[in-house]
Amino acid sequence: MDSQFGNRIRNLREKQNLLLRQVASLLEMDTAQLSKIERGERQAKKEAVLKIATILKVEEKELKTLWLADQIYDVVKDEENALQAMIVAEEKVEYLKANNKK
Amino acid sequence: MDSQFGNRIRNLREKQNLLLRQVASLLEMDTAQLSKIERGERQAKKEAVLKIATILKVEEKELKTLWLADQIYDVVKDEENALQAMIVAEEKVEYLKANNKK
DNA sequence: ATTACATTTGCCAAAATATGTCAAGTCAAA
DNA sequence: TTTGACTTGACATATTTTGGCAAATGTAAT
Repeated sequence: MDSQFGNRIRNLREKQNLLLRQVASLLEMDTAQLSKIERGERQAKKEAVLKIATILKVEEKELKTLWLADQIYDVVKDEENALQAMIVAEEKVEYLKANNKK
Repeated sequence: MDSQFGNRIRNLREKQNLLLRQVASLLEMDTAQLSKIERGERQAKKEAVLKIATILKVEEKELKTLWLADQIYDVVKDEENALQAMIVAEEKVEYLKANNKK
């Protein structure tokens, strides 16, 4: 628990003196849900990330990166070989990118 | 599609002249299922990785790493910020590891 | 071409996970 | 002790993943 994405948006929200229910309503989302997302108890859906970036007036790219990092962390946490696996995966991404293969 | 784990175990199996149904039966798994796993159409379950390593007489760690890398790749494929997010996630893993926090 | 066998494919039901929602709970400030 | 913000837990619903089967495809030998 405790996510980078969640921490970041909670921070942004608080700095802007917005209440959970205000942001939640703009997102058409339950207040409890957003609370859980901010605390990393649940993951935001991909589409929500974009909306949140708009509402909190922050670069979409920044939030997307944090959000993705959380997804990755979810997969590797508790794994011995986390770092090695991440490196292997990175190499694959780089390789495919360099060759424009998909 | 096309997974590092799948490619590796198909290779190992073929080198040892084992048939899909032979390995599948040792795994108590449908032949079709294993076929899909080898071709990366489906992901093996975590427990299966260990069994497969034993059956194919290969280091469990090697297979687990490839398998994990596939899971990670699944999460980041099609994402613009894949590499950046992976780096962020890596830093988190390293940080937690260094501090023995969980 | 027919048989025999290995593998692949498509489909569907069952199982597992994730999500949305609500009501009740905690907590802090007034 | 009331109010408002947030959290928690429980549950129903929705979505995704899995297992399994039967049919299709591929391949080699006869």
